[in-house]
Amino acid sequence: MSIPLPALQPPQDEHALLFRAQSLAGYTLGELAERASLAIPPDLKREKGWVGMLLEVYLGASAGSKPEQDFPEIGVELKTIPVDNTGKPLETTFVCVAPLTGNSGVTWQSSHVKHKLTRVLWIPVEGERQIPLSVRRVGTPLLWSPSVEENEQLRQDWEELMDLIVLGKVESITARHGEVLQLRPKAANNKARTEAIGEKGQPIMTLPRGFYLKKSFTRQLLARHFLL
DNA sequence: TGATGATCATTG
DNA sequence: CAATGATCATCA
Repeated sequence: MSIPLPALQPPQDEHALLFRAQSLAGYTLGELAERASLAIPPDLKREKGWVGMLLEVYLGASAGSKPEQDFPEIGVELKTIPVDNTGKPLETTFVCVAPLTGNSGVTWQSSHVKHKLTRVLWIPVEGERQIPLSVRRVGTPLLWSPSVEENEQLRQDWEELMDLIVLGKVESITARHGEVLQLRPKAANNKARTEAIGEKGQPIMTLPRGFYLKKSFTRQLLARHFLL
């Protein structure tokens, strides 16, 4: 078994993508980084997206910042997820930035959250900080779509949060709102500002927010695949 | 010790 | 500034 090569082209279909992801399972981040000629940071304090970018290289995802899925041709979003030694998520999962204005007419069905989560390739990666980055191993990938129940949970939380945003109550929302989907800051620092709707319906400038999946939700969807 | 709120790098 | 990739680090 030799270390896979970075992909030169995006995969042509889901199966090709999954096959390629499966070929990465068991390798360490150090092995993959070396083969891709990428420098390994000492830790992730200053390069929090490094693991995700590394796997994008191997899977042929189009790089750069696009508000699109990672594999638009085949409608799949890639998410790496840090897990502990039992496979449980160590962090919440960022989904997308929350639109705080211009939401008239937006429904769950037409939302960015729904779109991004329609089809996701989850790749668990050892994430415990005691393990040096270079020897953390890539896990078995999971190609997932929300079950009926999961979709319903997501829709309910999304609608509750969007209602508050549209009604000018964004600044009263905390991460405790929502059962599986939560709204949290998503910014360079707490001085960042973006436009939103105020209490009286007037424009205000507030901290940018993003939608995140809670750990309990991702833990169960991983379990649904690996234990059942 | 876990979750919330804060933060980091990079690109256009 | 906003989008991508997320994890950090403080506090209850």
